[in-house]
Amino acid sequence: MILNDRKIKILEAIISDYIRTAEPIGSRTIAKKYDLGVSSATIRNEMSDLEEMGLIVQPHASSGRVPSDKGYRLYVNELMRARELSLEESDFLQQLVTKNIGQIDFLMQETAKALAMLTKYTTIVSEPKIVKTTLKHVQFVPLDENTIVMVIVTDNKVAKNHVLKVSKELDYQKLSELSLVFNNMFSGLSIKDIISEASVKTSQIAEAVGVSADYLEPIWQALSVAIQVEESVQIYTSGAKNILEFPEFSDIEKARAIFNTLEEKELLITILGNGTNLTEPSVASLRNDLISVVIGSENNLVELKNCSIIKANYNIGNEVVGSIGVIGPTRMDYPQVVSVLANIVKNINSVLKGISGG
Amino acid sequence: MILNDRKIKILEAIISDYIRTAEPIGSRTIAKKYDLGVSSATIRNEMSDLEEMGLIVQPHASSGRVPSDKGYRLYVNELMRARELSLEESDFLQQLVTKNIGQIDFLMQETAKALAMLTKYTTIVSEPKIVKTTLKHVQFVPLDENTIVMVIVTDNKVAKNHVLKVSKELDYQKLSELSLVFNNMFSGLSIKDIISEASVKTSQIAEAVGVSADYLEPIWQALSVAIQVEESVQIYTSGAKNILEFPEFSDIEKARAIFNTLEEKELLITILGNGTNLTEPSVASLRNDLISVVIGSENNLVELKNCSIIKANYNIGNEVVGSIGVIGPTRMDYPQVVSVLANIVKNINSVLKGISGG
DNA sequence: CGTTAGCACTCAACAAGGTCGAGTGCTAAC
DNA sequence: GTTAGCACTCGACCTTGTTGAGTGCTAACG
Repeated sequence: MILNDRKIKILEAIISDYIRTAEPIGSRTIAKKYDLGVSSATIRNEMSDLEEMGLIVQPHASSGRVPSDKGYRLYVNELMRARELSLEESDFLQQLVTKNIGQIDFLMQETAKALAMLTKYTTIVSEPKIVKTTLKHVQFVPLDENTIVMVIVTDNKVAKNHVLKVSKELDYQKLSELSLVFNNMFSGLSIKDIISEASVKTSQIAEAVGVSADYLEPIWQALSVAIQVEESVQIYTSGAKNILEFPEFSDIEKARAIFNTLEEKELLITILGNGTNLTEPSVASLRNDLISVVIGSENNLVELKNCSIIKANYNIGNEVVGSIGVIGPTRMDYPQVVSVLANIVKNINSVLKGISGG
Repeated sequence: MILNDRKIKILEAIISDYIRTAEPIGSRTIAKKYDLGVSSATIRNEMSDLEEMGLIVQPHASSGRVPSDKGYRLYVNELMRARELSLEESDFLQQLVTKNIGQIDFLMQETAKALAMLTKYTTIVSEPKIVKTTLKHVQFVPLDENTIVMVIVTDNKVAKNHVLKVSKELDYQKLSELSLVFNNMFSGLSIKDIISEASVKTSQIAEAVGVSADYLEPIWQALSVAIQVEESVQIYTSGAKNILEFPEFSDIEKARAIFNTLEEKELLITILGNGTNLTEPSVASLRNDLISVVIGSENNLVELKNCSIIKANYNIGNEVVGSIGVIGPTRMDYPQVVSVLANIVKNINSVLKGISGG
C-alpha cells in the first residue's frame, strides 16, 4: 500500500494532535480542523489503511485513532521538521554553556536542569569520567588538623575535591611542597597509572618532602576511592516531577513505576547506553547523527515501553565525556526536544573543540 | 473532662493504628484488637468524649475515628515513647557521620539521603552558609589556559570550588605565590571583609606577585558571586518520591501540589525556619530541645496543612550551620523519625564540638 | 452509676443498569 | 474515487440499589 500525500497529511494530523491532547483523534475532527478538502468518510477509509499499515491503532473499537510506535518512528525519521528555537531560548542556552564551560560536570547538571525546565520532560545526565583522562594538577589544601582537601584537576577541565584524613598535621607550606612534588612526578599520567606507581614512588616522595611513608597512605587510598567513584558512572536526573503532569501517568501506580525506574542507577546507565547504541536511525530532517531517538517498545526495558528517549553524547576530541537524555511519554514533542538538544550539543561541542584544539 | 487512663489507651490505639493503616478506626476494632476489658459500646462512649475534646474526628458520620492535629500534638508532647534504634541503624548513622565529618555540606546531603531511605519520608536540608564564617585557606589551581579553580576552605570545615576566567595564563608556580599572598593577607577574615578590603589591597597584592591589578579583578568578582550564592541559602530535598507511597497523596493532584511546594526554595526556607522557630513544644519523652515538630494545620503554609514536619538544627559552637527536616503526612511515624533524627544530631554535634573545641 | 446489649440509622464503597455521544465500518448512490 | 446515511460499538457518566462498617441512643443489668 502506498503512503500517498493525503495519508501522510492525515498521519501528521493525528500525531501532532495526539501529542498536544493525549486524546484519540476521530475522522470527523480531522475533517473539521484540517482543510483536506474531503469528507470524514474518505478520511475514515484512509485511516483504515493507515491502521492496516500499523502506523496508527485504536485503543478500543469505536474510538478514535492513536499513533503507534511505528507511526512515531516514521514521523521522527521522515516527517517531522526541526523547530526553530526562539531567540530567547538559543540565547539562554548559549549563555548557559559559556558561563559554565570551565566545569564540565557542573555544566552538564545545569544543562539537564535547563533542559527539563524548557521541555517539561525529565532529563537524565551521566557525568564525565576522569578515569581515562590524565592528571593536570593536584593540590593539597589543609582543612583541619588531621584533614586535607585534595583537589584533582584533569585534562578534561574537571576539578574535583576529595577530603581525606591524615595521620599528622602538616602546615600550608609543607602541603604546597607535597603538591609540587606530586605535580612534577605525576602530571600527565592517568589516575590509574599514578596508583600503580604508588608503591615505587612512595619512599621517593616521602624523602623529598620530609614526611613518613605512612603519611602518604591515605592519599593513595583517596585516589583509589576517586577511581571507584568515577568508574561507577555518576548519574543524575532532573525534572522527574514533570512526569506527574502527563495524563498517561495520572495513575499513581504508573507514576511510581517510572519514579522507581529513574532511581535505579544501573537502568539509567543502560538507558543512556553509555554512548554506544547510536544505531537507531538518525533524525533525517536534522541530519545530526549525534542525536538518537528510542521510541516506546523499541526500548529494552519493559518499564519504559510507554516512554520515549531522546539522547545525545558530548565529546572532547574523540572522547565521549558524557551523555544527556530526555525521557517522556511516547507522545513526546519530538521536534522540540530534538531541536533544543541539537542546539545544546552543538554549542558545547564547538566550545570544547575550540579549547582542546587550541 | 478528664483524660483518664482508659481514654489515653484508646487514643493511643487510634493513633498507632491510624499511623500504620491510614484507615479510620472503629470501636469494635479497638475492642477486639486491644485488650481493654470493656465492650465496644463503652469504647464508643469514650470515643465520643475524645471527639468532644477535639482529639479525634470523624471523616464523615458513621465512619470510624481519625486523630486530629490536636490529638497528634498531645501524642507527640505527652504520650509517645522514643523508639530504640536497632544496632544496625545506630551503627550505620555513626559511620555516616565519622566518614564524612570533614565536609559538612556533603555530610548533610548524605544524611538527608540516608534519613529519607531509613524513614521512607521526604527530607529537606539547608546547606551550611560560609558568609559569616572566616577564611582558613584559599588556593588557586590552574584548570586551563585562562581558567583557574579557586578552592575556599572556611573555618567550619567546608571546602568549595569556584571556577573563574582570568585575563592571562599564570603557571603553577605563580598561582602558588598568589595563593600564599592571599592566605597571609586574608586568613582569619570573613569573605565579606575580604571583599571590602579588595580596593585597598589590590595594588599591594599585584606588586607582591608580579601581576597586573586587572588580573585580580575576576577573583574579587568570584568572591562576590560566592557570597551571593551562599547568602541565598542552598536547599536540597531527598526522597521526594516517597510521597507517592502514601494513600493520602494517591490523588495525583495532591501529590503534584506537594512536589511543587518542594520545588519552591523560598517556601522550603520558611519550612526549615532557618533555625529560628524552636518555639513549638519540645518532645517531652526525649527532652531534646534540638528537635521541633510542626503538625498539620500548625504549619503556616496551607499547601502543607496535611503534612507534619520534624526538624533539627546543627550547630558548631553556638553557630547554627544548617538544618535538616523530615516531611510526611500528619499520619507520620513520629517516634521513629524523632528517634532517628535525635540520634543523628547527637552524633554530629558531639563530633563537631570535639573538633572545634580542641 | 458505670457498663452492656440491642436496635435504628448513616454513609462510603461497590455493582448493575441505562443513557449519551463520539466514532467506526459498511453499503449504496453520486 | 468520493460521499451520505445508517446501524453498531463502547467508554464515560449518571442513577439506583445493596452491603457492611460504624455510630448514637435507650433500656436493662450488676
